[in-house]
Amino acid sequence: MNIQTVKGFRDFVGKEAQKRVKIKEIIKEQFELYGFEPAETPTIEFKEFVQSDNPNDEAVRDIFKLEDRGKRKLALRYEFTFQLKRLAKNQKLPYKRYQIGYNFRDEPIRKGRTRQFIQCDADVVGSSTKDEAECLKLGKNIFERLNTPVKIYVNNRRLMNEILVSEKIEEKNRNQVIRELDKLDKLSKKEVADNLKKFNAEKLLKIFEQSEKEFEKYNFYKEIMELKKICKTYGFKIEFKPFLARGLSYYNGIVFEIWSKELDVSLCGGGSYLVGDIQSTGITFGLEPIYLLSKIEGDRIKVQIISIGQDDESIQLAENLRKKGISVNLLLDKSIGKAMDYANSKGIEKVIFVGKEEIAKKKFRVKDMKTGKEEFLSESNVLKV
RNA sequence: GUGAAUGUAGUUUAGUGGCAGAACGUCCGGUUGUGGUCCGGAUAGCCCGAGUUCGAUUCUCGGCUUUCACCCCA
Repeated sequence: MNIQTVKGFRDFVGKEAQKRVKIKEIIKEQFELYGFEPAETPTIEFKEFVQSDNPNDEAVRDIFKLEDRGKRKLALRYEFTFQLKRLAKNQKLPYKRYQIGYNFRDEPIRKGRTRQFIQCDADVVGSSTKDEAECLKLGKNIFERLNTPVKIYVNNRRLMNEILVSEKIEEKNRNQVIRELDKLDKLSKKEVADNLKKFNAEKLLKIFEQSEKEFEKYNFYKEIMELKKICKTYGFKIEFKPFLARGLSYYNGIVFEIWSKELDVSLCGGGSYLVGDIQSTGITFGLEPIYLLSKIEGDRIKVQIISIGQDDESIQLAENLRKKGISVNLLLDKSIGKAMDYANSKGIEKVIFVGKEEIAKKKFRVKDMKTGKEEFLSESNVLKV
């Protein structure tokens, strides 16, 4: 029997899994601090609904397709946003929800890009510029807590469009032109210029490479200014990047990306779009690239209790510690040498011995595994560990 | 989806057309009131299928995995 994982899918155990949980916790905490409430949605939806955002898009090719016994045409969700159409019904606006979970794409894999991946989304249905600033701020907070230095880039799709119109780029070519401009990060100017020639749009290069001041003459630049102003009040800086597009997706206003300062990787993106006809904004974190980049470590088990023939008392003590919210691993039937070895390999901070000696003294021997120091503590002091 | 490279114990890897070796890990013991060191022992592997061959882990072809590039990227 083949027990290999399927292409693009993998297991995470031990420290890897702990690290991922830790990152999710940090993200969840910030989402909640900014007033987002959780939601859960089905992983499987009607295929029609999943692809509804881009009905004629090639992205359809990336959807995992399924069929149930009732021959329904189904698909695994490949993002969260389209489900907002359903969630936001009958919600008092602004409706702010977050969701952390798996999405699936049947697409080529590479480092940091698997076919099952965790996305962490926070969206505001019924949003204003203030919400765009808040999304960016909570993003900034998250990367600070992850010890990952980042840069925040913003642009506005309306501004981009305004420029294309004023430069008389034919409407049928605009999407393709935007796509080419978006590659300015990856390709050389020459390559982008060559690609733009097809659309008679090389002149755009000069415009998009002007200093920021030159953009002030455009009407929609004022949306960038407004966002910058609010961000300043929140105490952080953003950087205007006029050719940032974020694909051809449904964005209709501000778009942004958060990039690692150390490596050339996009860690987070988002922008404003419509849910039905309600202006909305959202931010999405890809767990996989963040996991690869962040050096943060997951939480370890805090305490290990070793029973030396005193199982009842050990169980009592373990439960009392757990009531205090301290994680406890209890070992009853291992030899002490083995138990110490176990604590050591799991990186457990403290070991508590429960034996005859301790019961007689009414004090527990507590050992710090890092320093090797031991001390006798009464139960009430042990609980403060 | 296209093209290239890749695949040997759980992990990192050595090697060969004729018995596949190591390190780390794991398990057992030295050590039933003390871990990280040390010593002894054990465990487990040639991605899958077909072909060539007396014999294939090795060569050929196909599939799959992983990596890189292209395409695309919520």
